[in-house]
Amino acid sequence: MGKRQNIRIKDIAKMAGVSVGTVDRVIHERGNVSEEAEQKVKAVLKKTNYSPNPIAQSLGKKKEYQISVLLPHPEQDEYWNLSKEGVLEAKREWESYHMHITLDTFNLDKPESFSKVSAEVMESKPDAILTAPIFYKESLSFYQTLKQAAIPYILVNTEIDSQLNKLDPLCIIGQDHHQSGRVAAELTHIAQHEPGQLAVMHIHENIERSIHLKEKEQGFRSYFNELGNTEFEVLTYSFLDGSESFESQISQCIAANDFKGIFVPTSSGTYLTAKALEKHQKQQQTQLIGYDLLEQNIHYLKKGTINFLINQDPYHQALQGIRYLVNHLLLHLKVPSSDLLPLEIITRQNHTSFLNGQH
Amino acid sequence: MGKRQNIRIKDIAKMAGVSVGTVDRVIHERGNVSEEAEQKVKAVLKKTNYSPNPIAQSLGKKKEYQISVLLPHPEQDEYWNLSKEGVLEAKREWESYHMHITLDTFNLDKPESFSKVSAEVMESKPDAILTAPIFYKESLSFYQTLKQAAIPYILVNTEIDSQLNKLDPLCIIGQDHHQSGRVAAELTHIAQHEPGQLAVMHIHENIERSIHLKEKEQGFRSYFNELGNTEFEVLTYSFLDGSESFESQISQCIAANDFKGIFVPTSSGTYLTAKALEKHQKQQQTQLIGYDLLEQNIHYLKKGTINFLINQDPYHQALQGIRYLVNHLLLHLKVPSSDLLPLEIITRQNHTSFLNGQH
DNA sequence: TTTTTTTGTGTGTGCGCACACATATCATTT
DNA sequence: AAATGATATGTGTGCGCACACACAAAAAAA
Repeated sequence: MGKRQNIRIKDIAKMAGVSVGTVDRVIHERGNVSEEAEQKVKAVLKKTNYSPNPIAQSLGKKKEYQISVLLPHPEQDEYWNLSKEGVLEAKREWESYHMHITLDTFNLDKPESFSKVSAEVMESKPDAILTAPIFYKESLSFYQTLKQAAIPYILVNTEIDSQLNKLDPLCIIGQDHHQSGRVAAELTHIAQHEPGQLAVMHIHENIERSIHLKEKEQGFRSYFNELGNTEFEVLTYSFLDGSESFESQISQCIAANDFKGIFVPTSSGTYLTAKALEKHQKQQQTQLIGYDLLEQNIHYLKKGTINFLINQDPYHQALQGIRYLVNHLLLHLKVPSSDLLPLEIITRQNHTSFLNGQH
Repeated sequence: MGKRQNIRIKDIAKMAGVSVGTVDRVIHERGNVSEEAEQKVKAVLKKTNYSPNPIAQSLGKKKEYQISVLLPHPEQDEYWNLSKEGVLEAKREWESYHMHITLDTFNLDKPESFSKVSAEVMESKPDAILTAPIFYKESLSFYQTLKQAAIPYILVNTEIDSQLNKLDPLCIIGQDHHQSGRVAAELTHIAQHEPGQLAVMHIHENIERSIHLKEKEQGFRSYFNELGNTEFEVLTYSFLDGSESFESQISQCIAANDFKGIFVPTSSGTYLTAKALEKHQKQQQTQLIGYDLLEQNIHYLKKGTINFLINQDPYHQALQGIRYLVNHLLLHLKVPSSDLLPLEIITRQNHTSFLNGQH
């Protein structure tokens, strides 16, 4: 091994027969470099596989970076509160590295709220952005703006999507929703030994997100289809927040049917369904699978009303997203174009191990 | 918010009415500071809640750190090969930060091999050590030495243990084995609907590790005991590598019984059992739960012979352990005295999501 | 008291890079 | 031919800290 002395700009300069200033100009594309010198430096750079010492880089740098995070109001849905915690952690992590991380939030139910806040965010001339595509149309137009302004952005809570890819985000962080539905189906199947009806319940305030929910449903169905299965009938229900509250709609549906299992693709829908099951005392006969370690979900998981949760780990999504942005801005490291997080299965027996600290 | 100008040593010096040299001496306890000056500086330090800029700290430092990793031969057991990968990743991560990370390996079956290699490691005067307690007696004596030499060390693959704690390791990384057994029991229980026999199979080369295996077994049993369950009979088998090979011992046992489910607390024992189940064509009637994402385990998981794996994530354990050591040595950050990793449940449908990159 | 030793304190340099600034070279214009 | 501008290149300083060194003050020994 020995002393693997890292190559410095000084060394590059010597090898290329120019000064450090010229090397610096080539590296940062500041211009005013002769064609000849540029070629020489670039050749040496490539040959030595040079990468700047990020430590010194950060030390010497004057620039202050502004990273704006744009997510739904944390108090509207606990899911987004977990994201917020991830943002705060990232903020602490990068505080002393010239990184200013600010969180702006919008109303999950109002597209115009998103438009308003996103415009405000642009005002502050951010160097990078972390956000989640909630309102499809408004989001696309926002990303278009970002692309034109050449502001790198990362999306969390996202499925890979050709429309989005055209607006080249720096990275897309999320889970494979289709596969996620398959995991739910698998878990349902494992516990079921008698034929019967299974329900997929879409419970969501926001019609725009229904694409993701449909993906999960399709994954769920595809699993049973592949089994060539006729024992289980999969029924789909959609509940929207309208004249009648979620609670009463779910309650009626559960009262009227005897499902063997229910799959709820939304995190907040999960505990609402658990509540309804208990109300009709069907928590024993009906298996419930939902999403995420929300406080209320954990409550029902402990009691056994919820059998499995799939963890989408919003905390980690936000934290990781910001880390990628810093890698990009500060260290010029390569960031993957997508990062699919593991599909973590949470049960009564293992949920605490996911809560001790954030791994 | 505004420009949160960080406090520098220079500022501390000015506030305390001394020079930066004196502040430095107080911070690093280099001595030769008058009682009076020391008190003044310490007061300011406390008042300002000063923490050094880790970037500049690392830049200015001359010292080269040596971190020695001491683990079983990676080719002896794929589990330890995964650990090795984590070490290599950590090595890459810290290469340019004055951190020299070296891996030394010993024979999993030979205590004297551990003693020999651990002595060699000490020769190289490491600044910190990462290792795993395999041979109880030899390990304790090694840790005793480390404690006396005041060399910080971190243990992976470890259960919290009062004996170990007396030899105060910097951190213990592992899983809650008891709870891990409970998760296995829970998963078994979910899929079982008819009474029958369940087997816990201890398959291990190394008698010393049996304490951990016992913990898992006890967790497994405690779950069923709490159910007040009489439907399931839990039987324990222990196989040691002796005159007869593992394969034939397992094979005989499986041929002679009709288990509803088998729980194998060792990672390499898992695929051996899967192999035996297939040999006797009992993979349908017998549920199998084991440990870790070994290549062979994944193979049988895909086929459905293995139903669940619990991931102990040796890769992450090693990587995280080294990160902690660096935090300790370089940044003087606080390291938790123990870190229990989540009990990840792996199934046929979600295993790929754990393999795309290392999260 | 003077000399030596011990103890306390301040200054200066370098880590590898970014960036402002000074300087050199060459092509245009007057 | 001199003056001006445009382009190219080199030099120097600072980021915040660690650490070596020079030096001053106090204490101990002569």
